[in-house]
Amino acid sequence: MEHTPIACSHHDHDHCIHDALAAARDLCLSRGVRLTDLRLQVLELIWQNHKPLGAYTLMEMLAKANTRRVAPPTVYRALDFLLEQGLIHRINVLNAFIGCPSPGTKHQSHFLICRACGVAIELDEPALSQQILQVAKDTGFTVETQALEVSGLCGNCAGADA
Amino acid sequence: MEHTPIACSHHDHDHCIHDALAAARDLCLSRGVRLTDLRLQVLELIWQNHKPLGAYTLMEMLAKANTRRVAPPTVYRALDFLLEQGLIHRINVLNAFIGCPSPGTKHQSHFLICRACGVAIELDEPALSQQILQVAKDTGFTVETQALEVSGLCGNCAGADA
DNA sequence: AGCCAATGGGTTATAGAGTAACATATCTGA
DNA sequence: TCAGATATGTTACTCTATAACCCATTGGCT
Ligand SMILES: [Zn+2]
Ligand SMILES: [Zn+2]
Ligand SMILES: [Zn+2]
Ligand SMILES: [Zn+2]
Repeated sequence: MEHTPIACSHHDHDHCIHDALAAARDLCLSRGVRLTDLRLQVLELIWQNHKPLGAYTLMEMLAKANTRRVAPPTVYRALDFLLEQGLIHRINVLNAFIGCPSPGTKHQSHFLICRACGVAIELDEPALSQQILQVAKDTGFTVETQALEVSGLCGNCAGADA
Repeated sequence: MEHTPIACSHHDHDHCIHDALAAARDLCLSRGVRLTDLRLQVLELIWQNHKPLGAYTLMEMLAKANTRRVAPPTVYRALDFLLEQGLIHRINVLNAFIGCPSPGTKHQSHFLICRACGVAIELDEPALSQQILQVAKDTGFTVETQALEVSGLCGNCAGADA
């Protein structure tokens, strides 16, 4: 049974953004950490769509939105915070960042990344995390983080080829 | 049943190097591509140990070995060739490169990376590749490459803590 | 041999990604 | 309101990677 992920379907993306920001506010409140204007703004920019954004792209967007220059450390600090809180993930193969649709629940960073449209689909497959853990355990390895980055074509883009 | 990977055991590493270079020569010969002196030298440097090396580290090593300056494009072109031929893998999370112990057989890039000693252990678990393929297929995604980078502590380093 | 096209490598300059160090501002609790 | 902690601004720099152009080497081909 094949199911099309949200990121690849037509959907009310304002809803995605709203949910993500609300979840972020709740989480930060409950954890006693500060979701400042800047951090919120960066998170909102990242959620503009389901495609990972680079730090320097975000810098430009920030500069445009705030009509003044923004230096790298500013955006990197905000990104570090969002990463620590699990509100975003880093896509290593792209040097880019994407919003997490389910922060709050601890999970690994598993993504399908379309090279055509740029969409990154976060997987939610505990069985996969488990199997990776098991394989690591069999070699005596203690896992701290997992990063699975699968590249290829999403359903929409693969279809467009045919 | 737990089995310690070669990279984490005492072993005759000259044997690793020798095998890797021999396999590279065979592969390139059979494919009709040229394993030039430079490419061979870079591959040999990468195989100095089981830890991923950055391009700029390799540049320094090349400069020292050849007693003359080596510019980035030189080493990146060699790395690109070795990547295309499947003789090395790129570790995205480290911006670094490591030799592949089984080039020739097509497989995905699955690694356990020790943050303490720097060793990267390549996994050979077709079942894992298969499961990832299946998960992707279920969402209508066409896989081209997989990159699994698991970070943590290898058996030696985890033991050293306790 | 002499030539040609293709491939590989040298060189310079620049783009892209990330951090160190220090100054300033803003919050928070006593 | 004051002090300490946290957050942001600013400058300068490091590390990673690529573009563009030129020259050298290779390996057929006549
Ligand atoms: Zn997530
Ligand atoms: Zn796509
Ligand atoms: Zn391999
Ligand atoms: Zn280790």
